[in-house]
Amino acid sequence: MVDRRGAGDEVVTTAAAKRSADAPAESAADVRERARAIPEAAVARLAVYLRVLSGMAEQGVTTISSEELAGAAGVNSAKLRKDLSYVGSYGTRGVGYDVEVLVSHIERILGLTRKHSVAVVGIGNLGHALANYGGFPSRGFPVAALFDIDPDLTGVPVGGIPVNHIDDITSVCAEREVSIGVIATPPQAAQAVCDRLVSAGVQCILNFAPVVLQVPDYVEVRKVDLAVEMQILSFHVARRADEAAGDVVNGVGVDGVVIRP
Amino acid sequence: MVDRRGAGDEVVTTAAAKRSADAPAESAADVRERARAIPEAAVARLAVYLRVLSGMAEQGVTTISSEELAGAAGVNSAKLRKDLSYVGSYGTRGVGYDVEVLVSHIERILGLTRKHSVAVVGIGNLGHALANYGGFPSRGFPVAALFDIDPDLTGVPVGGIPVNHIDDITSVCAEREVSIGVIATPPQAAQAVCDRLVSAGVQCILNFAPVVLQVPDYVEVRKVDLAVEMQILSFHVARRADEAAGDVVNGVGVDGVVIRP
DNA sequence: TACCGCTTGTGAACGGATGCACAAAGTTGA
DNA sequence: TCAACTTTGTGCATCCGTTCACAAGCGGTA
Ligand SMILES: NC(=O)c1ccc[n+]([C@@H]2O[C@H](COP(=O)([O-])OP(=O)(O)OC[C@H]3O[C@@H](n4cnc5c(N)ncnc54)[C@H](O)[C@@H]3O)[C@@H](O)[C@H]2O)c1
Ligand SMILES: NC(=O)c1ccc[n+]([C@@H]2O[C@H](COP(=O)([O-])OP(=O)(O)OC[C@H]3O[C@@H](n4cnc5c(N)ncnc54)[C@H](O)[C@@H]3O)[C@@H](O)[C@H]2O)c1
Repeated sequence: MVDRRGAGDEVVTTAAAKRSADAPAESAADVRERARAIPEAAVARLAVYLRVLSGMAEQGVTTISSEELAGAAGVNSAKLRKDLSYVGSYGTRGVGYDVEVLVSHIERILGLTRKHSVAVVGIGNLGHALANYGGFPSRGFPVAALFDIDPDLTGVPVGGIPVNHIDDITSVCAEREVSIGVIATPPQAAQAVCDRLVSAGVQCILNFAPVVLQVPDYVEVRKVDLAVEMQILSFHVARRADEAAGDVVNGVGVDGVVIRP
Repeated sequence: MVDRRGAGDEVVTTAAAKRSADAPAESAADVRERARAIPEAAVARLAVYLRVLSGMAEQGVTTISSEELAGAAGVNSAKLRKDLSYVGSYGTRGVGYDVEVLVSHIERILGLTRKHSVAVVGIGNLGHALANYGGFPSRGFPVAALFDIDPDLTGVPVGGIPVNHIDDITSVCAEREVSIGVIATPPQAAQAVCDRLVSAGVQCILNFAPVVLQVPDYVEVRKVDLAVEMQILSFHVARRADEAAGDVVNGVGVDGVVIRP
């Protein structure tokens, strides 16, 4: 059952909340150690929990159980509890989790207490959409710089930010303290752009171009490859079609192609 | 070493190529069985190998070793060989893989022998970019329908396809045999749109809206959540900062916040 | 205060993916 | 024809992540 006491109820009474308010029971070293051990898959889920929890908080929910949160996030409740245990033990047995407390601790672990300025490179179809997207700034990722190689674009404001020329990438990134670079250029230009971002000091890259980027060890790359996503869906369609065809006359494979004539 | 004999060399002499040309050594049931067993992670990598191989083929490369392909795809060569073994044994020991043969077999396993028509719902910033993107049709995913709720948009062609009203989703999807639905609406509308896609018979969904969709078991959903990607990058920044701070005076945690005063 | 019912947090078992290392198999050259 | 060399395909050990199941802990209640 969701607790809807309302957002006005500010009296904190749970033991867990008290603990976190009074004296943190763990050292900075402990936090470090734990952060290092969190599996990547769990980090991705924590980000989802955070979004769900933020929505809950807005609706005035103050307390939530692992079962409820798991349902809302679409995962197993045991997995959720294990994920939260990487963050620390901030639940109250017999009750659940204080939404606000959980939000602030997940934010801390994900490093969202500091702002991460984003630069988008390649202001074409996709770059425009990204520059105009309100979902980044609102989550602590202000878009601070835009770059393109097209001289017709430089100076033109997109989403309120004027486009800079790619040649100015080093100085502009340094000046605006860009920590995340987004590559939305054609695939042929992606590796070169990536190299320039890296030499400009950017250590985190989100890549939309369908190429495998080569980067030094200390740079973190995440790729969003829509064609790959489509192909994974396609695989499932095919598998399903195969299963359905499993009962028909043998010797005929996928798509009706005769495999054994 | 990359074999660059040129695309004109059509004389096939390797045993593996012979085998696949002469008599397929396995039944339809075998293919089914194998397809069912391929881990999802391997499927995603196969899609990447396919892209790299297609590029190789265009450059006239006819043969490639696991080591080379692994390098180009950014994975361990043993992993690559295991992945390819899910598809079947089409390599030639001492030589490598015939690029064309491999491409066609991966395409078969991924179900790319049939076309998968795509419908995009929500023709806003992102929807426009997707509709205009040439990378989908060229990979066997023709964008066959666009939907929006905004009456001003209906009838307007975007990327060559006129936008339909969301209310026509069932008839249009059936008519154009849409098998993949892409959701690019605001988050509030996403679940409703998803439900409509499902009742229109679409069983594969790619979701860009930052919400967890609830669907029946037989529907496959993949989500692309850019804010989550950003937060994962943020986590790595924080972890790195923590490690760097690990040598300074203890008692001070992330962001200079005093944890033990 | 003492008990009851509920929910967390986690040890342990399990399952799946990864990487190593090598036999098997094919090619090349003598 | 044979031996040396190259590269595949895979058994096996390992690691990581998921899931189960339950003791421990907390709030509520009498
Ligand atoms: N449009 C989509 O929906 C979509 C979907 C998936 C993937 N992608 C990928 O995203 C990338 C961008 O797609 P798009 O449709 O926006 O392409 P686009 O052609 O519309 O835009 C590319 C932009 O990059 C700029 N550019 C080219 N070379 C550059 C360089 N060296 N430095 C800086 N800027 C440079 C161009 O001037 C152009 O403005 C592509 O790699 C594409 O494969 C796009
Ligand atoms: N723009 C981006 O770069 C970006 C990045 C990441 C995620 N997203 C997500 O993608 C989604 C779309 O983003 P956007 O920037 O294109 O938004 P947008 O507001 O520009 O476009 C949304 C479109 O959906 C249409 N729409 C609204 N309700 C609908 C309904 N019930 N049925 C059909 N169409 C409906 C609207 O008319 C509008 O055209 C959002 O959920 C957003 O969070 C966008």
